Amino acid sequence: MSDSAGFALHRPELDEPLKRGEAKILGLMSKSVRRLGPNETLINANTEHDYVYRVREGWAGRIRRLDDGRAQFILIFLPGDLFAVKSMFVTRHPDAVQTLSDAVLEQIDHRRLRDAYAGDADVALRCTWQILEEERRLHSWVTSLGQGDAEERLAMLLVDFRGRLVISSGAGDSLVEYDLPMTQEQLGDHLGISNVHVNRVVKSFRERGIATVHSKRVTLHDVAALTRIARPLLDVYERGTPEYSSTPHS
Amino acid sequence: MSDSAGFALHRPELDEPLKRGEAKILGLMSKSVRRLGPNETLINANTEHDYVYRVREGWAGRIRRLDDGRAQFILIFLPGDLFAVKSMFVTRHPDAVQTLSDAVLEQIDHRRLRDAYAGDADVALRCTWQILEEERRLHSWVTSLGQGDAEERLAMLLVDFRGRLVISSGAGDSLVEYDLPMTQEQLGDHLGISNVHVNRVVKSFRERGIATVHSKRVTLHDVAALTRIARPLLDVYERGTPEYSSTPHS
DNA sequence: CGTTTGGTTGATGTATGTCAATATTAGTGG
DNA sequence: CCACTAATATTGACATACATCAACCAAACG
Repeated sequence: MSDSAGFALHRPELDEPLKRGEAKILGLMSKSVRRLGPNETLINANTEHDYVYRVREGWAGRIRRLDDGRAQFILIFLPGDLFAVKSMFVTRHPDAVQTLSDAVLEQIDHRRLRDAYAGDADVALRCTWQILEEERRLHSWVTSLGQGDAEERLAMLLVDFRGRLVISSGAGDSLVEYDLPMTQEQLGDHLGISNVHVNRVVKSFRERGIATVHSKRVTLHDVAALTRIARPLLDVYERGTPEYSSTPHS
Repeated sequence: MSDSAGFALHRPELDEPLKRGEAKILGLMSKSVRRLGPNETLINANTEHDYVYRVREGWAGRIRRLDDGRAQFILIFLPGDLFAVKSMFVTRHPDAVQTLSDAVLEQIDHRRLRDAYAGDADVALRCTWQILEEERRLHSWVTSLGQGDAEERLAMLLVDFRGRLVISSGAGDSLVEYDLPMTQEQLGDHLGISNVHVNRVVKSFRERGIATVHSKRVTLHDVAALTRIARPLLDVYERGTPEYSSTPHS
């Protein structure tokens, strides 16, 4: 489970190039930093966009808004995540990206990154890796939305956020409490359920002593129980932390 | 909408490199061809895998099977699609890939493709492009599963398949009939609904004269109506074919 | 402070699931 | 080519998870 830079389970020969790529991109981006408040739109849907970003602090999300008012948070970006990498290849993004909390973002013009990408295999690999990591999450999320009920989906989400924060914050497996800067309505728009039903599941978790979600903070009282609920939906990469899983000898 | 090679809406300066990359990959892969029957597993979940594939004929799908019997088809691959590109970067795939019909697949060892990828920017671009295209579909599919009802999801799927077949077969916008080599149960496992409910929606489309789905063949009787149902879920890239859309002057 | 936004809860409606029976199609061996 | 079997499709009756609506409450906010 130890994973120094958050690049889990890749082909081992890629370990060093990935780290180098990370460092190089960091160097390229660190000059231009943007500070944003919550609910600010970074990228408008269906418009030209020239930047690639990296989250230094705070949360953001990719959201698709339908004409009739429905909305879906497709992906949530946490500190350390690179996003809008596709700006290098496509002019328009069909979805918007907005902040969820106060956020500090590094940005880079797609042309500069693409030059680096073209001229430096490490940078190219790191970019491709980010896209693959997003794809992995999307696969899981499709499965979750297609097969999971509301309770499984929320459990999976809370476990997923925890896992990602453990890596990006270096907090370690003892992390049982974290900020979750999303309203229940936003959670619903990510989970594919109504805000009212999010509330009911949250209430149920609270009453069963599993987890508390309150005033944008999560406390996991029983990680084992939460993982047990989410387990059917978790892929091998996400099961991790064997001390919490229900079948220690798998 | 004319789009010679199926690479829609990328940055125009990438057009030529993409086509060159496509041709080069084709050259690399065409030597080793596999013929498979329906429902054969190409890639087992959670195992090492060394190949990257391209569909020459037939359909395949990426599927995640849960321990309790549920299953989700995450993506469907049609002729022309490159898949398992991530074999170049990760050793294990958490999902399986299986054929849906008789299929002819080209394959290449990930190391050979990665060598080409590392040494040739056109190949790298074409691979990255495939991943981005998958990601785009996944974004739409997440939105569909999260926000669409059963009818919208099926309509969107039928429209999506049609659009992809128009491109890969060069059939043109007149295409209103195509093979759909999936059982209603498999459709349900992709749409996130039960086989029984798939049947009800299919029946409803048939009775309303919108589309017929029968014995693995689809006939679209009223593309405009189908598109109208799917429209809220379609992103700008998918709306296309303005003569069929309900708001011609958007 | 009042106003707005988000959270909580109950009553009720509905889309979709489950179960089970039957019909149809496809597959297989004789 | 037929007869048998298994797989898939179809339909109805019933169950349920979740949505919707509406009221109220609590927290955040200017």
